[in-house]
Amino acid sequence: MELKMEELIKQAYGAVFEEALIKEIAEVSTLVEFEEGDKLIDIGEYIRRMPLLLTGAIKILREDRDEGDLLLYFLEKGDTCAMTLACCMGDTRSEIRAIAENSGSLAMIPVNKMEEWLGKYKSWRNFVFTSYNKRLSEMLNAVDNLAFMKMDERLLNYLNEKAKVNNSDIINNTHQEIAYELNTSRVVVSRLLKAFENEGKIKLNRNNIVLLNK
Amino acid sequence: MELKMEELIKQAYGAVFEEALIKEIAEVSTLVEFEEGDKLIDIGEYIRRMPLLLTGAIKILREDRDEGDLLLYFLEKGDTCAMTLACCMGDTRSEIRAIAENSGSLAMIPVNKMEEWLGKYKSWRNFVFTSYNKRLSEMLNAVDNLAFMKMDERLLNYLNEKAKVNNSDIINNTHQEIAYELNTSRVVVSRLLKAFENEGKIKLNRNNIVLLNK
DNA sequence: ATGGCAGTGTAACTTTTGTTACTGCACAGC
DNA sequence: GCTGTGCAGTAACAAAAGTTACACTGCCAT
Repeated sequence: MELKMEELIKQAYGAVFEEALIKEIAEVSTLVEFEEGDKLIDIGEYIRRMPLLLTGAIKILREDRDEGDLLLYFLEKGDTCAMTLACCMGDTRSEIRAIAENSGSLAMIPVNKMEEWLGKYKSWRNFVFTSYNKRLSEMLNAVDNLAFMKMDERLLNYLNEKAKVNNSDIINNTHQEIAYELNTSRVVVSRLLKAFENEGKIKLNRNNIVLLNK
Repeated sequence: MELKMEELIKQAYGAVFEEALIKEIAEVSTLVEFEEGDKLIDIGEYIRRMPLLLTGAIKILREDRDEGDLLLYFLEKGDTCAMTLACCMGDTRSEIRAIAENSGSLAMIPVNKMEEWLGKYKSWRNFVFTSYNKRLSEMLNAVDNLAFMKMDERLLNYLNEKAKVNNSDIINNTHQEIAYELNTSRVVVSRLLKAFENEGKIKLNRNNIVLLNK
């Protein structure tokens, strides 16, 4: 088990962490495996352990005041969630919801260790800063989408992102689910998708959408 | 000059930094004074020194692809720009524009010092993390505004924010300027402002808007 | 096979936002 | 005083997005 853990960490983080740090992580962290749709973090929760994503993908959502969500971005192998990081360090509640996009695994690290390593390992410090920067960058991207793009372009971006993180040109979602993550209505999504199909960009089936001519 | 510098820093950061660190900052940093409207950072620029805001307020803007901007948030006394921080550390170009909202002053710190202090001062490390967290939080707020609010609510928020950072219920901006920062058109802003006036929320004058009954 | 249901297609309408165009007003500079 | 210019008010229209309503179609369970 410990050995398998070390292997998993090396596969996702071998390029960023030094050998000694990987060993330490393997020692103190616990492995969490998850399935598609699992709710990993919810809004308002306290977070006591920092997650390092080993395999799979996670979607990060922001909640509407009345109802509905909004997809902010995806996390993939080698990512951590800076929002979570913020919560750990600041001892505050989570501002976002994290849901497994597909199955995968996490290494969970106790908060005290992550602070200790900040002093001890330069590679860890770099990683933490890089994570923050990536997340700020993703947030800027989310803002750009919302502020400067119309729904058709947002939807197209969404489909492409989804295809990328799932490594497949077939998107297994209902129009309702897509509408939910873009914070719009099912009718609008159906309408735009149908237009895309007429333009030859996609093929619509029941419960799935196929991206064409990439 | 050096003494004045130390005083200024103490006024803005006395509660967060230890004495020795404040002394070091005063030694190595240069003072920059700015006036309303000064462009402090532009998109695409490299940033070689980290700014600590001592007095005044700065607005942070994101640029539209074709034209126009969008106000992301304001910085005030005791803030630093995590975006800038990201650029310093990552040695990348600025993703945002920073413009003085009113007159004020900055302490500019060489990048190598800010890295050195990360190891040396716990209070500095805390400050850097807190800054990142604050900025992520502001970005979430910007996303909420864009995703979940209609223009009337966004405009009202804008007016209140503006009043807060300028410490005055009188907003000295043209409708055109407001439209620019909300990434909409002048006509829309005029329309909504007129409606607010009819509701008794504001009083419209030439070149300024007065917030009523707070 | 039949009934129920989730998922999708689509029409018709409303609301919100953006656009164009024109008017009038205040003030600065002559 | 006149005039140009920047700012604000408003109408009329267009585009985008949201809403309501209903029809159709596979598919599952009985």
